[in-house]
Amino acid sequence: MSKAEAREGKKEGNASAEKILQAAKELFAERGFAAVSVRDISERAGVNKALLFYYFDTKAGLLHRILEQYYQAHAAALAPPASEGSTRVRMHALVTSYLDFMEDHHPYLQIVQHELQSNTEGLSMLRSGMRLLFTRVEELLGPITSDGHLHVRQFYISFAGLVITYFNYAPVLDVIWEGDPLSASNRRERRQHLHWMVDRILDGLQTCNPDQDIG
Amino acid sequence: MSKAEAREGKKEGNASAEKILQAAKELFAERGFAAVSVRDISERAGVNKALLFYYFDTKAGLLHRILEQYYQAHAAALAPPASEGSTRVRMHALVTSYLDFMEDHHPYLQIVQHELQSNTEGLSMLRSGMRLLFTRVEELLGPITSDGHLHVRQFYISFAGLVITYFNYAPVLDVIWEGDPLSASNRRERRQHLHWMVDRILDGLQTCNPDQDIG
DNA sequence: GTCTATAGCGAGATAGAC
DNA sequence: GTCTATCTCGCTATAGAC
Repeated sequence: MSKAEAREGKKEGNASAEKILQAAKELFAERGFAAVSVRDISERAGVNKALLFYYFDTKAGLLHRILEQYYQAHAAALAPPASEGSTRVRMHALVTSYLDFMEDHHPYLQIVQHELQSNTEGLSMLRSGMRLLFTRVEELLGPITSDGHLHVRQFYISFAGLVITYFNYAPVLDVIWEGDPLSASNRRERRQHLHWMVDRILDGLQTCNPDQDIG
Repeated sequence: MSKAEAREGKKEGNASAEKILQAAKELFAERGFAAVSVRDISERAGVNKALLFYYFDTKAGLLHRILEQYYQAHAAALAPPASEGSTRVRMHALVTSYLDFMEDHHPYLQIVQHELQSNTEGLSMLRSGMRLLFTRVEELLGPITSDGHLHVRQFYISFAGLVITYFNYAPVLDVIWEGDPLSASNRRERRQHLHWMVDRILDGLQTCNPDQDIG
């Protein structure tokens, strides 16, 4: 256990540390880890530059702490197993909770995307987060999918892509969309489209499994 | 017109310049623009560091040149309008050519993803590339889509997401997939899945438009 | 806990010989 | 065109006063 971790354990919730975390989340999401300097973070947080090293040891340690928080939040958001209702109802609920999380934790996706390109150790945490979400999808769709191109892993990455890409490309979608793609009405429209997509995919799986009642 | 651009016009295809471009493409894709130094690039290219500035003026100019090349290649790959065959046949052809391009230009997606997070001027080029692809989808699906959550722009970003996400998340998919997600057999399986998805979505649109024959 | 001051290094970029 | 040498700057990180 490093000195900084020990301090965090005792001083969790310290005002300055929280301000640093918040500023770093924003900046890492805006520009990516490597393009942000410690000076940038401390200035936005309104604290002294040296405090960052006092609380987090290194700049990389700060990123590590942020990712840890997000992964925990993501795991918690996926916790409810949604064990009642038809496969169709539960699948819609899963997509809804995934969308909710993305809307509530906007910097998360951007930081993850950045990590995906830089082959750092942060990827191992991302892997375990992925396994958790995959397990949820597997519980739901495992019984009605088969092998090969209709394997449940294919549906998993497809659903994830459908949800994620809209937020990921939001900065350049204003050319095609009217107004801000992240406005309330546009986000609602996107949600409706995704639920329509879920229904069409489940319709296709129902045809493949006439004996099972998907809902 | 800068001095470096004038030189490129005259010396297009120069061996050292090409080696620099190739090395930079790889490194930007691996680590992102900000995390790569000019020294890294020159060392991988096997040329002197100062040559990079001789050919491209600045490090940012080098990125600009790489993006320009990729966007041109992307536009060229999407050029064939695919004017014959049913809507269904043409939609499958479009997805196939999109997949072909992604497989042949692997660093492209990674660099674009990085640009998406750093709000640089490179986004304007990405926007025009998007408009081009959107126009293709609009030609095909415009007549059979409606307003709101079944607007053609929703299908555009959904199809893009289905194609892109698999490559984007490839570095961490090895936990769920057996072996390398980018192996020939796994890429083929993904392709089959995507074409199945296209068919299910078109089936859904056919139901919405019983008067039109989608194919 | 928070600050000032600064060490030490590697970055991007330039000058000029060849 | 390609090289060596070098400039300047901003970066991460530390030392130590308060």
